[in-house]
Amino acid sequence: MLRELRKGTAGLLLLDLLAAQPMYGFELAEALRERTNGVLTFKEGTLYPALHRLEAEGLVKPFWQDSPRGPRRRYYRLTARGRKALAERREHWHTLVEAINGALDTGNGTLSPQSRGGTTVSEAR
Amino acid sequence: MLRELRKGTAGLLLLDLLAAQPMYGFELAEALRERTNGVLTFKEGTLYPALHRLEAEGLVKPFWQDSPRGPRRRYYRLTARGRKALAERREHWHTLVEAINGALDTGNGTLSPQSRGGTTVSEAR
DNA sequence: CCTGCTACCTAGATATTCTATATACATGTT
DNA sequence: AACATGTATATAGAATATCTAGGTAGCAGG
Repeated sequence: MLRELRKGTAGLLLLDLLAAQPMYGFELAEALRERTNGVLTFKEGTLYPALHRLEAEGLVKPFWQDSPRGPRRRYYRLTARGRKALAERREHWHTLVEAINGALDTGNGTLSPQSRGGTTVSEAR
Repeated sequence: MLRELRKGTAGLLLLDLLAAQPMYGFELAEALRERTNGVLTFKEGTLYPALHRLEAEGLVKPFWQDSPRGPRRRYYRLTARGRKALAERREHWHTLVEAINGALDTGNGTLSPQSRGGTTVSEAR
């Protein structure tokens, strides 16, 4: 289902980022921006609710820690279930993406987006 | 933004399916199921509103045609703008997917534990 | 103090998908 | 004739995720 694409994306990315080590919200947002060269960013309105959902599902466990300067930080640590969920969601993500990419590639012979020379791809269905 | 992932998926797939030739709703649903081996399916509540949105945006143009048997069918034909939009959305889709896949792969040296062989989703663009 | 930066949080708007239902034509069966 | 089945389009309402836009607060420097 297409809903799955929407449902998981933020959670999947967060779980993945937290797999290496516990991080706090702001740090996660910065990490995502760095890793995707600015293509993807967490808005606060996406980030914090998503973290709370993961917590409610028991996939992460938060703990407070003081900052050397500024307000204290809420770190999130992956739970065992979170690690399992990460593996499943990664798998699921790849399945969906492959299905869509497969459909797109089948759709017209060319892969390149700009080379639609007009040759209609008649294909037997 | 992550919203983009949700926003376009159905529309992108529909535009792509219609690139080859005009089709009607039921046909599109069947075509998607076939192409993705049942992984993705359009539900009516997704399909028809999505087609109406594409029509409202001027990306497809519908026309009625009688069926040899059963109720008449509403075929949709890609417009010039629709063809352009398809190229853009395809490009956009690949950008987002690559960004996410890049983030996931960077996340931890290993791919998923069950190691999905080499199924790399990304493709050279 | 006041500005700026860090850091967390939430309410409400927006958009998309799914669930469930309705309508209607055509065909085959009882 | 009546009925179920398969085809075909459509929409209302629920569920959900993201974004917009704001609020609160600590710390440091001018």
